Amino acid sequence: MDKHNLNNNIRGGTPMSEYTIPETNFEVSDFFELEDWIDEDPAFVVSGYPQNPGYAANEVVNSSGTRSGHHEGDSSRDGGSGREKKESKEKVAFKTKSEVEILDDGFKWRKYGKKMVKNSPNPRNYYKCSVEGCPVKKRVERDKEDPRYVVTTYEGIHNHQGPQL
DNA sequence: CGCTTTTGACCCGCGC
DNA sequence: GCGCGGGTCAAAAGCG
Repeated sequence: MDKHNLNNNIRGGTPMSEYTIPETNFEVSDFFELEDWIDEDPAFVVSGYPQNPGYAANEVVNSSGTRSGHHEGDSSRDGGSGREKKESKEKVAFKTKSEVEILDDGFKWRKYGKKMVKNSPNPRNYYKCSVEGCPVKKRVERDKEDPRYVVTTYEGIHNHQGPQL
């Protein structure tokens, strides 16, 4: 982990005392390019980050038109040896323009895997909510064509509504 | 001390 | 039937 490598990591890894966003410049008009999946939670609407000093308020709205075109990954896997039930709650893919892939959204995330995509020299990072009972998963992948772009995919709904309370 | 992180291995689903 | 890809977990180590 290189918290002090690029710049002061906001996440802090553990004891996050304060948020220090060095050069995490975002551009709201740059990210909106994703795929939302609302299964049975119409009340779920991401309206900007909780409290990010450096993050611009994003706005993800569920497209009721459904994505009809290309379906790559499937969300029908519980993973491993049937630990939890397989429930595709919702999937939100974020395309943010930043250099730091560790975009802190106010929640605590524990990295649980790194995989290399054959189609891209960029590894895929898998994050999971540290909160017990939070089936929320976060997938972070760099853009193959635009390394300065990061694709963050959120999956699941937090058990504890309070982000970093 | 706690928690996180890291690599490897393992497993499953699907495709052909 | 087998293979591949993708995804996840496990253990260990390091750091705050």
